[in-house]
Amino acid sequence: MARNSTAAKHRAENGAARSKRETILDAAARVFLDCGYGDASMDAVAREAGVAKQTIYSYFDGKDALFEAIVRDKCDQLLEPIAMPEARGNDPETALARTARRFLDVVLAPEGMALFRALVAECGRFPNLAEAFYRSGPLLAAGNLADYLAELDRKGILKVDDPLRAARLFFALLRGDLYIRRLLDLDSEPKAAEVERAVADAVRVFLAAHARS
Amino acid sequence: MARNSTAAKHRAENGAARSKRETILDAAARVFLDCGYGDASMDAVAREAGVAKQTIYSYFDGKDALFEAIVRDKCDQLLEPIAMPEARGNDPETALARTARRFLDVVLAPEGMALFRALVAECGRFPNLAEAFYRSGPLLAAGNLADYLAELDRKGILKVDDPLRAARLFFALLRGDLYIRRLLDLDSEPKAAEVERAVADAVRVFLAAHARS
DNA sequence: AATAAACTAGACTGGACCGTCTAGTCTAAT
DNA sequence: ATTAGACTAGACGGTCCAGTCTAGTTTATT
Repeated sequence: MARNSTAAKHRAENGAARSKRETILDAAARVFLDCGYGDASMDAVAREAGVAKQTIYSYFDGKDALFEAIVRDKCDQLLEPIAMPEARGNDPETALARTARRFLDVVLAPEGMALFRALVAECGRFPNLAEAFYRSGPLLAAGNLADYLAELDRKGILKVDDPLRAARLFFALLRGDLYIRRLLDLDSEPKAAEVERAVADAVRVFLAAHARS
Repeated sequence: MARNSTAAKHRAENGAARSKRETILDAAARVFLDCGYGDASMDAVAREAGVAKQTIYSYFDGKDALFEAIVRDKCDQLLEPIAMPEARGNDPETALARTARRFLDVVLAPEGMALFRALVAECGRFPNLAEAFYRSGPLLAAGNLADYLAELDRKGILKVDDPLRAARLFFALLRGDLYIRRLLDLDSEPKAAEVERAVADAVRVFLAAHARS
């Protein structure tokens, strides 16, 4: 632990260190998200990173800490496009479709699926990680959409009584059956046309349910 | 393996054997679904079943086979109520709500969640299990509902262009945000009132989307 | 050039666990 | 009572792995 802090601190200001730390983080992400926490070995991470095992332990406290680090890292970088609110035109169909596309592109991609699978598998061991993921992903996305839906309701364009519930339902529609099949690894990443169909379906149903009058 | 068949066959006709095999199966289900495949140990299963480890190996070929057996077992027994088509009155709202309630009661229950979590975690190791689960669960349920929706469409009660897609969307609506939160173990089993609200939301949105005229 | 810290390669410890084996007990049928 | 097969308790070999340790090499700063 003394060694940890010396190594980490010394290299923290140095540019090369960032790159080494990130080399480890990237390799760890590949290994962990590929094999899952249990089947990933620290030796495999070291090999993948092209680094001695000891070096990993000088940057991270252990397997748990490394896993936490890569998950939080991936959360931030994957969920960033989802977290950002969509440009809000007054045409709900276009705005919803854009939000939907961005959402599906992220969550159905191999990395998004692998992250979620790892979290589901290890939610017992790392409950705080699951919570953090949920907050920075699905919850934030629903919150943003809810704001937009509330605006549409105020303007009388749609009828949305409970914006947050409605937003959640929209994302649920969006995941549809595809998400289950992807979770079980029964499908590979869907083609753009499939995504487009899912988006269109969700938008159509959602708008029908919240039409004015 | 010689011992396997002798033990299994001899006890197959004997009533006591069924009970012993099932004792092991039950214990294994508890251990595997609780810890996950990787963290479950054969010793723990033996302890839980109150049985010698050798006895397990006389009924099952190994850890993999035991896991497969308990998963297929649980699939059959858990998904049975989902697989059965709902009594089809001509009142779509009631029929949909009943189907929905039955579905959520099963999939949101601790056992249903644990089974699905285990399958998601191990879908790489046991792809055929994931496939079998999907077919005997979500796919069958959607197929049954699709038949009913097609009937409603023929009778002019609802407008359903693609019954199977519509059925899948209905179940997607139903899972909603609750399912994600349950997968990540952020919520415990929902109270009846919560389920009822989810059912009502899904039915309302679905009917709005498929209203005649 | 000297020195200190970072890094590497690989050996090693301790523990977990799968699957097998041994030795002995219990049960039931002949 | 004898005998065969089911079962138990526990030891054991082999493997894998997290985390530590050693010894030697590289890098960078002074």
